Amino acid sequence: MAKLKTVDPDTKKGEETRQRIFDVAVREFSRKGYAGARIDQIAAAAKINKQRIYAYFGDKEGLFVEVWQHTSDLIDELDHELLDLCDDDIPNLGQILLERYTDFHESHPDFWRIFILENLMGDRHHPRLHKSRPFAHVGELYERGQKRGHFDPTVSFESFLFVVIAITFFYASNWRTMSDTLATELSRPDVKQKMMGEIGRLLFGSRPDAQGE
Amino acid sequence: MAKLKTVDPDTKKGEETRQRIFDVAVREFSRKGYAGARIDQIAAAAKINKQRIYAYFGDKEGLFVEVWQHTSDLIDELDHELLDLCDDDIPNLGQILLERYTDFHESHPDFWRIFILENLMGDRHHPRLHKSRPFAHVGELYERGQKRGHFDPTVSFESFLFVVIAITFFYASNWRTMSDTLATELSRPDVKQKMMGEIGRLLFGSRPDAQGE
Amino acid sequence: MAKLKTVDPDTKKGEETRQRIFDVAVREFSRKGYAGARIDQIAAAAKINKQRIYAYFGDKEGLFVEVWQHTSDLIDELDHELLDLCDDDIPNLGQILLERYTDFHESHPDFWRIFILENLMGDRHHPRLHKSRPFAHVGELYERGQKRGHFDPTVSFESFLFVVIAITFFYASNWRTMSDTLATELSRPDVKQKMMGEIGRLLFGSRPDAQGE
Amino acid sequence: MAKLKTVDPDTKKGEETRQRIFDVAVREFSRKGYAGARIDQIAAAAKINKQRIYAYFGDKEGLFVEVWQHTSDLIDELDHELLDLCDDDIPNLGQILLERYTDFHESHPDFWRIFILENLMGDRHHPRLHKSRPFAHVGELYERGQKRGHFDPTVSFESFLFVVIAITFFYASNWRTMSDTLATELSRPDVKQKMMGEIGRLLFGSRPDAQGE
DNA sequence: CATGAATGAGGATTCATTCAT
DNA sequence: CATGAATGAATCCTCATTCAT
Repeated sequence: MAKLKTVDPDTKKGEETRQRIFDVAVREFSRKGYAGARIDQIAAAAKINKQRIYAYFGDKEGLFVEVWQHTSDLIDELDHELLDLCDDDIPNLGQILLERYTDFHESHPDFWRIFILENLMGDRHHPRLHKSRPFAHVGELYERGQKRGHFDPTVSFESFLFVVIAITFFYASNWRTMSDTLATELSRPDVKQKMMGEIGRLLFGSRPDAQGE
Repeated sequence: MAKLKTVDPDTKKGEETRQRIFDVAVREFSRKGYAGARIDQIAAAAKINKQRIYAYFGDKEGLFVEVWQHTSDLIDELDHELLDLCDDDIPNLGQILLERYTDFHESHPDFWRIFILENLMGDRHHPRLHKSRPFAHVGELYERGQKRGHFDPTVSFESFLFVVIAITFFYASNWRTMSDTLATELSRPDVKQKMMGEIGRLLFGSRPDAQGE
Repeated sequence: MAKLKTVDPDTKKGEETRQRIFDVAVREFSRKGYAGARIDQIAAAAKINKQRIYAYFGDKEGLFVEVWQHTSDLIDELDHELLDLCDDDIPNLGQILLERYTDFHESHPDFWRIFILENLMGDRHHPRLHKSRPFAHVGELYERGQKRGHFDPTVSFESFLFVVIAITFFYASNWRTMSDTLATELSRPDVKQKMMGEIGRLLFGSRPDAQGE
Repeated sequence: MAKLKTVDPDTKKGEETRQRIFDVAVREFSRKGYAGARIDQIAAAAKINKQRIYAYFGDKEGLFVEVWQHTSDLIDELDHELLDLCDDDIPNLGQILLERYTDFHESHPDFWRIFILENLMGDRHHPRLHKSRPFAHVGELYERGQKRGHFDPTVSFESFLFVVIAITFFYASNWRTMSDTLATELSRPDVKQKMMGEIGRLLFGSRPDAQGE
């Protein structure tokens, strides 16, 4: 852990340097893992002197923690974007979330890497990601959907959301080995498109005709 | 890559040593990742001289490759165990697979770790896991189930299986961070039991009353 | 081969360190050979941290290559010093070269060691020593001497020079074992003096009364 | 140094094994030097178990000493072959010796390598090569030749012999780098032939018309 | 005689981190 | 703020040598 005073840069130039380090660090950690990441590499790729990293982030762990916390913001960000969903979206909530999460992973290809690192390194104790209760809005939509018969009333929102997250996350993270396992080229966009369509039908396809309506 | 001549032990004693190294290596790699794993650590934990590792596996990479290939056998093993399923199981095929895969991950807590390492280290080129087409038997059951109306005929077996694998894998691998995300203690067996039940209903709950029969 | 980025020191202090490493390395390699040389030893003798060697030279091989290339400069240097010879020196060209080469080996006691290492390690592929044609000046003097009858016209300059180099090199390198072989203490300066005088007479003694002059 | 009792094999099979180790060791030491030679390599190349080496030769040093002493025998051998020279050969003694030594190096391409190793490793203390006074016979021929006017009476036999040995040894050992130095392809047999002819004339060409005086 | 297993002391190389300017 | 030099503690890997059978 960083014991040194980490300096928050005052000048604009310093801010730029710090940002450049950070961006490179995200890539480096996500590609190589914590142990495999190299301070030298980060410094070189950011085209700054190694010492800057220590000035801004304390040590390797400190740098990683910032990178890790960054993923927190991404989740919050996604959660935020879901606020635009309204009652009209309830019937297709599953499909919509599936799409949103799929897009999210495509926009943030490093996300799952950083995220899973934390699970791999089970003994570390990094700050918890969420302070406030997340998914409140979508949760409400789901529960309203349950009452209206769109969703099985015996299936909790947590399970519902878990499935969506699991599938999109797993696709993003394991398409390489799963391509072998399933003998299907999951990296191809059309294959992905098709499979996600099928999965949507499998998961949510049977009931959107719901309620007494 | 291990270019060195690796020695296959001739005597029973050597075989034992090799196995001890291997077992420890699975744990070490799965816990720390490739870069984080330590040969010294493995040697110490296996209570053997470091050099033995190099004699039997060539180098760190060679040891990892063996560990990695070992996961291949696990998958095949599981596939094999699915051969006992018969037509009577078709209606509940989804639920059954969900259980089997869940059990599999519980019996092999290191599996997902090794498996995902390969996806994290995208630039490496390890031998493909599967030679022959796997899941042939279950695939046939599924397709028969489709004809009988148990499963959506527009959902391919690959998508069906993908969902099962994704969910069980993701639960096994990310319960820690997902517990935060969902504000639910996924490590608790009862929570898991409940959630898996719900997920089963969500995925396969609507149709097992199927067919014209 | 050193594929690593080797850093060329920018500051004077770095330059000094690099030079100190180099000097020690010449000694270490020349005394122990490539395989016998120890990086630790070099670092200790140069009173620097081992890591500096890797920073400046990449790896052991890179360090050796620099040492090896250094011998190239020495040869060029000697060649350069021969430029002061003029037509007046032609009659005694053999004797003069013998002396110059003898002195050269005495001033550079490590030279033959490094030089022969390359011949011992026949499978390595180090940069060739000479870019331009060497010994042009002395060669011309010799050929002029041939025309004037000082040297046998059927003996090429290459053979002439080879003999000079061979004898001085061999004396410098093998006096130890040759002392046993010849039962003569070749390490003693007076013995060397005497023998070199005799060899000079043997090689070039018969004809300096040459030409029509 | 070998502290262990080295076993002299009694059986024929043991003798064969020992010989095979030895032959391989000569090659290995001569190619890689003492430090670079590998016991494992020798064992593998000799297709025997490493332990045999220790049984027969004590340790690496002991093995090398035997190899080194073997060169002694080679020198004696050559000396022995020179006993067939007689008074008729005196006029061409230089040329003859040059040829004999050249042939010797061609028949024993490892000789110079082992030989020079001893000079490179100056701090070691291996047994002296020669017990008895060598070259007695040739020495007498030379001195008789001096009296008959074939050789310069002021040039000692030692110097005479030194030149012959130096040139042939140097050619055998440094043709690779000397090819660069002289910009001549010394590895080609025809080049060697020509150059040795020229060197013979340079060294001994002027006086073999002697005697009768 | 012969072999495979095992070991401890290196030996090259790397890496996070600090120092000095 | 910024940089190049420097360091000590690993970390992977090798090698001569011994043990046990």
